[in-house]
Amino acid sequence: MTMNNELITIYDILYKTFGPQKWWPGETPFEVIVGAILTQNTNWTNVEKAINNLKNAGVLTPEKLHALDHTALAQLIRPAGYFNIKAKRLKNFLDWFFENYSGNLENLKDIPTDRLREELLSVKGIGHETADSILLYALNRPAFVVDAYTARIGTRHHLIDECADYHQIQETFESNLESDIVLFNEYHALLVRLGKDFCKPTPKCNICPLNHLPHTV
DNA sequence: GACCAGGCACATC
DNA sequence: GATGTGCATGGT
Repeated sequence: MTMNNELITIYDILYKTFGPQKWWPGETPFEVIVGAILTQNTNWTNVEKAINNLKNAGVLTPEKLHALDHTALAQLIRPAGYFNIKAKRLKNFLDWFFENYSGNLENLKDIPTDRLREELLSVKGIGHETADSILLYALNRPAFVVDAYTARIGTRHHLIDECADYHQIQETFESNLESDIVLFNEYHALLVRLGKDFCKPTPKCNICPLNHLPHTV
């Protein structure tokens, strides 16, 4: 089986098993961006609590969030963990956003995806996964998001080399799949679902839906 | 109580 | 360049 066909087969199995995941869970693109930063190394349920705090405080807009001082912001996002560092990271993003694009997402629409990625990566606190999550799920750009689940599943099922870095893993998916925003959206979400439900750090994958594939471990 | 969760930057060697 | 560490809450 070619890598191309194998990746599509896996996608089909996951989609049939789990159905559409309806990502990203957020009401607006700006909320998606905030969630992408808050969910770094953190359970999503904790992020939801933090986002609800921001909503209840009426500050989940670029302007309001940018105007908030560090201590107030940190307290509101406390449930998401790492609240001091994440408050700084949100501020760093907002500083960049207002200095360069007037805090208006409309002003990003003519910027090429690769340049946008570079600019996002230049913001302290936004790494590869967060940048690509923002590109795909907030800005509707075709970027395949790689995270801990993608790496773990990819390694266990021999889709990628054990020591592959972010770019290599991303290339494996992007060069073997059609560059389709809807596909990238659903595929990453399905990998997260598989990771949460089956592909745990300590492998107990005997009921994993991918187990009958020739390359599975 | 240990382990894990949709990372990232920075220090040190 | 590789490896280690701090950041922190909340669920299982």
